[in-house]
Order: sequence, then structure tokens, then C-alpha cells
Amino acid sequence: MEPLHEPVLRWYDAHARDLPWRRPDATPWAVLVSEFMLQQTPVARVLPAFPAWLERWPTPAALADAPSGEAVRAWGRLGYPRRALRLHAAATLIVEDHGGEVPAGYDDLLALPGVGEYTAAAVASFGFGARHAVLDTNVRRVLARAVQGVALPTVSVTRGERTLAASLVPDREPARWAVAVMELGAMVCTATAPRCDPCPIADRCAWRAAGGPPYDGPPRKPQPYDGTDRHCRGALLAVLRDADGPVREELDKAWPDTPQRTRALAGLLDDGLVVERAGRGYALPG
DNA sequence: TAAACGTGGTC
DNA sequence: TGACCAAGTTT
Repeated sequence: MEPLHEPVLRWYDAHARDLPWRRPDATPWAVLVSEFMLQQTPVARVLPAFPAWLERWPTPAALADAPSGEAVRAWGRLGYPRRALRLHAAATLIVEDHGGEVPAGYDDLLALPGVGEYTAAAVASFGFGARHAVLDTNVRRVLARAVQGVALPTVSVTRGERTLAASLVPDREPARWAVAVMELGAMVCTATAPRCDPCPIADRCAWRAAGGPPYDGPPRKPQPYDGTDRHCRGALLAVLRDADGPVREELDKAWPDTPQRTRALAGLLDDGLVVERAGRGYALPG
């Protein structure tokens, strides 16, 4: 039978989105920045933030030279602002340990703060054309359906998935396969209401062949937000991002519940997202 | 391993 | 309207 990658690559050739971090002139640094921004964040929200970031900090050295608080401020409302701090720390480490060049090796990438299994494989693959299994939520869903015949993958990556994903990587154009299967998951084999009609592998999809049975695994935990400490942290950080200098009363106003505000602020200080300015209030790190 | 960690769009 | 979801990592 025709290998799985062939119809997927043909589909990708015809339907790939023109995303800035996929262009031939995208540097490994640009790829790294895009991957940080895309962690748990939709493409549509990254699209405007990505070029603005690169224009300001076109190299790891440029970002490393800036205060970490400026990275947090520029991160804006992308969410999970610790990513900005980690990207800044990664840039610093790239300057210190790799001469200012994003390392090409998986292990060196994995050693960078904020870079896990997925991001290391993605940067090695998209930034350098290396051959890696790139297993993100999109790919996991495609494989769960097409190969395993179930509606959705398990909560965490299994050994079996890694083995399966590795077995599917072609020798020719491995990075193109990685981006193609991700794109298929993002645009066609979506989490809800998959569009099987245009799917290039619908005729060999195990899930479809089984009649599209619903997800039957353990219940997935919903993620509350309203009124949580996370919500409070977000509100406090929004004030700090918009402030020029140290603030105190603005924070009190932004979140009147004092015990929770105090707890959240302590967490932000602990994370290094906020610093205290001797007796004058709080600010982003200088 | 489970829980924490932002934010906003969608059906 | 509200629950679900989005190119994860860290502890």
C-alpha cells in the first residue's frame, strides 16, 4: 500500500497556508520564536505578534540584551507569560553557550528553558530540516484517528505513539512530512467537526472505517478560569504591562480580593514575572 | 502523574 | 450561553 505520507504531502502541496514562520527565509531563531508563541496559542493570535517581536529582536543576542521585563511586556496578551521569560532565558543561554546561534541539535534544544519534547523536535525539523518525529496535539489526533481508530488521543503521550510517529517519518523530506501532518490536523482533522470530505487519507482512516465512534476514554478535566488565581495573575500582569513605573494602588483596584491578590502577586514574584521596587510598589523586572 | 499556568474565539 | 479548544512545559 502507498505510504501514508504520500497523499498527505500531495494534499499539503496544494493546501498549505502561507505562514510567515514557514517561509524559506525564516531563520532558526524565527522558528524558535514562533514555536514559543504557538504553545497552546492559536495561529490567528500569533500572526500579528510574531513579526513585531522579530523586528524588535531579530537575533537571540538582541533579546538577551533587553531586560526580561520588556519581553514580558512585548508578549502582550498572548497568554502564559512565563513563556516570554523562558524565551528570554533561552536567548541568554544561546548567547552564552552557543555563540548566539540557535543550536541545531535536539539535545541542545531540549536543554533550553521552555523547550520540551515537541518544541525541540519542531525547531530541529523546521529550522534545520532534521529528521524527527514531531508529535503535537494535531499529529496525535490524526494518528489516533487514522491509525488507532479512536476519536481522540490519550491525555498524555504514550510510548506507543512515539514509536508509531517515528515509524511514519519518511527518509525524504522528513520536515515537510512533519509540517504537512500538523497542517492536516489543524485544518481538516480538527478536534470537533472534522472535515473528512477533503481529507486525503479518509479512504484509509481507521476511525472513519469504524463509523466514527465517540471518545470513550477517561473524562478530560475542564479548566476553570473565572475567579481563579490564574485569572487574578492575568489581571495584575495586565496592569503592570501598561504601567511605566512601579504601581501599587492600581493593582489593588484591578483585583479587590486582598488575600487572593496577595497570593497571586507572591506567585508572580516567585516566578520572576514581577519585582518589588523598594517601598514604591511593583513592576515588571528591569 | 496531575495540576498549574492566560487568553480569547467558536459552535 | 457556556463548555471546549489552541503548534506545551514545568514541577
